[in-house]
Amino acid sequence: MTVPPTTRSRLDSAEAARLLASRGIVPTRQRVQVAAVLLARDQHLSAAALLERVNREGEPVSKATVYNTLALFLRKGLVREVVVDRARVFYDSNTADHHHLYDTDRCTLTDIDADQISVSGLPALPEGTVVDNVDVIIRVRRRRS
Amino acid sequence: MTVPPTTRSRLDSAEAARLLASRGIVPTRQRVQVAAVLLARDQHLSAAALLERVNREGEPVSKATVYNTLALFLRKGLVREVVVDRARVFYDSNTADHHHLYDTDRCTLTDIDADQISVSGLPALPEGTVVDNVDVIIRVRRRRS
DNA sequence: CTGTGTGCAAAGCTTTTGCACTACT
DNA sequence: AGTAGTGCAAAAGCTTTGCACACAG
Repeated sequence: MTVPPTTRSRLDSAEAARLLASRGIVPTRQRVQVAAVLLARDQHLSAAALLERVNREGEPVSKATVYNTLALFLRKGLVREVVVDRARVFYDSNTADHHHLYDTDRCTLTDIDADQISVSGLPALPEGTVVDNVDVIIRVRRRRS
Repeated sequence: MTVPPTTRSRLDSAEAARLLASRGIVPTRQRVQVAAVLLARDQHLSAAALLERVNREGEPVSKATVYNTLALFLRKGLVREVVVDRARVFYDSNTADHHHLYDTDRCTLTDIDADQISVSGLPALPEGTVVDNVDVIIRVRRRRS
């Protein structure tokens, strides 16, 4: 089951709870609130931005719980972590296979479909290992004036 | 001017100082010590590991200075920053165009020559932007038993 | 003496941990 | 009562900032 395409900025609680339960996550109030904001549509949010929106729109949830909940969602495959640079980590609610384009001046992240880009010539992998995932980040900047 | 291929674990101070000066960096004692360790050969070091080696092998250098020096070297193009995940940032003394293979179980990073891999099908870029760089990170893990 | 640049202690972040609490059996 | 799981305040850890100092003009 995946989130249906939508432009809503929040899922309703029942829907969010069902989604969590379907992944074996106990749907507590805090987790439902986080899911309702983050999983409403494909988007890229930092932990800080997510915390701010969750607390603006509902009952208080602590910073620690948001972090722990993000780690849980990550482990359960509900979100992906996109690390753009040392100072900028985004949580991506689009879990389909895709890559990223990062505008270094505007600090915005855009998805690129996996089948738009092809990566060929993977090298021999170390003995006994398999590919877990391949991340491509294309960084762009304003043209030098 | 580039660092000659070598297996040394440190550059001598004069050589490190010359390299810094050639990039317009004032070769202070602290910067020479950092360069002597980091730029001796192609390698991937975390800030913490670098600090530890610099202090083990010479006069004390503070943590803040190591961070500030890394940011300076980065700006001047002497090193690249490789962000593998939220908790793991490496400074890469190989500044040639290349990509990375990360072993998630052993936490080790390996270089992949840029011409071994080809990325095709870059999407249309936003108006007025140019590609700054393209990072490919291949994450591998031990085969599931 | 003034201005530019450097190094680092301390401050400010983000993230993790340890424990009190809850909800089941 | 015992066990497993949850939420968060406080602790830990990483990175940046602000300022004292050094040096050149």
